[in-house]
Amino acid sequence: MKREYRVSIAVIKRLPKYYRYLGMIADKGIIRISSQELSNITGLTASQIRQDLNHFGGFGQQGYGYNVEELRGEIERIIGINKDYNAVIIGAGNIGRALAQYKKFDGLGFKIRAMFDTDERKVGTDFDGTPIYDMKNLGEFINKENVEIIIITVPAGAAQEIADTAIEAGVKGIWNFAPIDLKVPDNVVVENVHLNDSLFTLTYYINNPSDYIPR
Amino acid sequence: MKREYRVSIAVIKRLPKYYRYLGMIADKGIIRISSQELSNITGLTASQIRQDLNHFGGFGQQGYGYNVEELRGEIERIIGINKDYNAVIIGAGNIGRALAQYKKFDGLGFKIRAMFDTDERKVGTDFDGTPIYDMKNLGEFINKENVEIIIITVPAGAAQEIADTAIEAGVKGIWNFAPIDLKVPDNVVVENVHLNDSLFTLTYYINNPSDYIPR
DNA sequence: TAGATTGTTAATCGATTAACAATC
DNA sequence: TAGATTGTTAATCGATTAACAATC
Repeated sequence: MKREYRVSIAVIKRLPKYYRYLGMIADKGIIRISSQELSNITGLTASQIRQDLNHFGGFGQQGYGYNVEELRGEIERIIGINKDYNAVIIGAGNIGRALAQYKKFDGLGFKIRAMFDTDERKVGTDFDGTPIYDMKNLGEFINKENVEIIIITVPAGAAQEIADTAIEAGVKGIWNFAPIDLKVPDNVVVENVHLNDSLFTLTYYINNPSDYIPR
Repeated sequence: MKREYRVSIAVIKRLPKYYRYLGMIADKGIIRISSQELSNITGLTASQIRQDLNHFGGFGQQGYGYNVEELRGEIERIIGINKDYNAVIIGAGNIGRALAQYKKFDGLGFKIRAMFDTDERKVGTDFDGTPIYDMKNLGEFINKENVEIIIITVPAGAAQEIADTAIEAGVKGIWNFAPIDLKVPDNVVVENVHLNDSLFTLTYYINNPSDYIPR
């Protein structure tokens, strides 16, 4: 997909939502849908939906609307979940283990190849079928196994060094659960899950409900 | 805090970031900081920082800047983490248990009073010190124990009904990990942690790095 | 007082919404 | 063909950035 401009983060963040609703709609056996009907379901405006989709191509048909399955397939391809990714989890703590056990990621094409930890009692063991290796072998493993995604679930203090090692070894994307803004080169992308920040947003709105707009 | 207008979500989402950096700066023993220095550290513009803060009050002083500890305290108060919250976790699965074990939330004032599940083998047991109760007693517990926050970690299909029960019982905020957009009345706020959506954002940018702008 | 830096207004930029011609 | 609905341009709205007077 060649484009002359940059698609904004706002648009990208709506793509998973479209994908989710289109899956539900397809499951109901609905074949076609208009931007207006999608608007009714998602709460977004019909105009915004058409604008968003047209960043990536003209998937609809005048007078008809969009074919549900086809549009869902297109979005799947745009998001990039029509293929598999090799991933490893860094940190075999609470969150790391929860993500390792969350089997749905596997079905979506995210293959958790290993976990890495510094704790000697964990290293060498298996957790729910996923091997736990020594952190010092991280770079080597990424390199050899073509790992594209690392999932960082270690404390903030350890995250940047791990990121540096992984990037050096060729990782393309970092799903970062550590409460820190990682410094990465241009060709590496970071998606943060800052749970503390999310919880703070919740408390702000609990105390200031008049500022809240449902999303 | 009385205001004539609504503070935008963009501003609110930056408050935890200010709070995080101010904590780091205070830990270094730094007493005062200018918006320009904060800009250098956070990557936000000095102008934006001053605009953001002035939504809530004039915390700085011309010719001086901001007192680090004082500003941090103000943001703590604005976010609403200067007090405790009673919370319960719904769903004693992987994510629910990981959150229950994550002791840092307790230090931040989020008191996990119980977990709720429908699985009879789990009900009546303790997990890492947190009791697991039967889902059908959720409303009663919320009511009696003044629970303000519920943390939903059940599958999408069960989430709306749980939300309805909890809201009926008086819950104010929902931290929602289920991949669904909950319908709630005006006086209840929802903060979503949609892990799938987050992961999809990552894969989009892995495949389209030229659209990526570090955040 | 002179210098520094805020608080705040004005200008710019970008995203959303509205409108409608194109077309199935 | 007539009706429906997209794709796309134009208008509006809101957020960010720039500028500078106020003031410590």
